[in-house]
Amino acid sequence: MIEPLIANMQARDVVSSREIDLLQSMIVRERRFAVDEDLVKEGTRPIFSTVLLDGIAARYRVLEDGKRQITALHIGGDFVDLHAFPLKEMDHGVVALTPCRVAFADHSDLRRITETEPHLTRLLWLLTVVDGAIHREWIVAMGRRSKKSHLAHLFCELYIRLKVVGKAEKGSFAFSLTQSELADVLGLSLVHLNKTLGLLRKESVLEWAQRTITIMDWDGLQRIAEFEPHYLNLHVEAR
Amino acid sequence: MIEPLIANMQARDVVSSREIDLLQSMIVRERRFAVDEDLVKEGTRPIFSTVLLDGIAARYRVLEDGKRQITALHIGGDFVDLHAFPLKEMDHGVVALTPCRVAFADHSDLRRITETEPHLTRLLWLLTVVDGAIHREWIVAMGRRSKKSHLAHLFCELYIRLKVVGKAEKGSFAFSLTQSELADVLGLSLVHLNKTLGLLRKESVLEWAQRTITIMDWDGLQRIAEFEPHYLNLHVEAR
DNA sequence: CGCTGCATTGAAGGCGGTCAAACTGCGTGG
DNA sequence: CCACGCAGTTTGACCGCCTTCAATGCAGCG
Repeated sequence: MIEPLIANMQARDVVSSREIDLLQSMIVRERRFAVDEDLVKEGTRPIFSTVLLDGIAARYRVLEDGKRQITALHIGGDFVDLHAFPLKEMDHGVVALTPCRVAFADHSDLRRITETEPHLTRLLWLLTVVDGAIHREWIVAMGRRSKKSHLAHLFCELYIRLKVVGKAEKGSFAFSLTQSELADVLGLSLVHLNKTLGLLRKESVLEWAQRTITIMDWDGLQRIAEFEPHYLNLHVEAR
Repeated sequence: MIEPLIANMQARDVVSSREIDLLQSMIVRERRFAVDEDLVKEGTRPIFSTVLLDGIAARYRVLEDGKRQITALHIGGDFVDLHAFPLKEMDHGVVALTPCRVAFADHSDLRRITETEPHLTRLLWLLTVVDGAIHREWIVAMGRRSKKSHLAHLFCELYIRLKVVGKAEKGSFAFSLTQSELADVLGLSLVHLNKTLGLLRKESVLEWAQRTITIMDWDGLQRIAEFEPHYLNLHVEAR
């Protein structure tokens, strides 16, 4: 059931079968969320953390004037709120952008892991710092890249992350967000997002139809994005 | 010596004197860095993590066209690269923006802590997820706030963080960055940063002279920033 | 068949970028 | 001591990207 999470970990370190069993036994109570439902609400104090198994979810904050900024996109195999285990309280919400299937890990079990499983603890810690690395990459993209490059960079990142957990085909992946949601990721207006998307389409690096992204020219996309997957830390080593 | 780090932890949980002693014994080899020196270089594989004791440092990345984006600002009491303990390799550089005094914690010692000190491990983990929370707040500011609000937000955050570690006076703090460096924080051009700063000065919420920020109207600044310190997680609880 | 949510396009205006020049404070060397 | 240079700050002008407002197109669905 939690294969994508295991894949995420195994892309970065060796995980023993004992550790896998431990995780399996701990991550339970599968549940589904509909589009626009909150997986986790801002301001709450979760007593469990949520693993996304399938679908796309977003961390977000809404400002006083109603503007929304998405701070992270999550796909199958991601813990959407593991950081709430040390943090205790959610400083943002997590919403389902597509139908989502999830499972839960009680914080009491996570705590036990920190007491008896140092290596697994470091792996969980690793997952949260990879989140941080992605945040930093987004900051760089927002601050210093052109909008076209930023958008291309996002698609590169998503494609690579989806491939790791086996949820991307050769050069394409399901992506049923609205352009308005994508605009909230980039911090753009809907109108301008649409025009920026038009630039990528015009250069034939990418198509987006039937809720599916098809990358037609990976090298071109990567060049536009100046994409360097290094920050995703996709190499196995002893952590 | 590492008082500011302890202060950072004690603002968020009870730390036993035994744990403090452990940290004291582990964080050693004090060193100084001059302005513009790299505390940590991008692409390296550090075998120790760096605690900033005094001064201001920045995590940054430089793009191909030479543009720089600062992704985090660090002050006394911050680990500037604790995330490199699970991550192993630096995906960005860390530079001294003022003269910096630091000390080091060997990764081998950190690893031993994960094996024998679950509570201290969770505290260290906490520090890295607070970094993540700050990253998210920056993403929100970059994407959806006005530049004036973003700048005000940054000063609010810095003031609160500096107060926690005892490095801010009543309503003022030492801040000897250049405007060009601040522009790299906000993702703005130098010229426009200067004009945005002018807006805050004109509203008399803030002065910046002799390398010192003086907040003249905290409520006004906070209102402009829509600043909510919640994300800094400054409340003691059992982690 | 018409409704509804989403995508697309156009037009107008302002924010923020780049280029350029002047100004300030400070340290240094003649 | 003063002139100079340098680094950083400030201001102005121009232009283009991005926002907002508005209208139209389009596809799925009750």
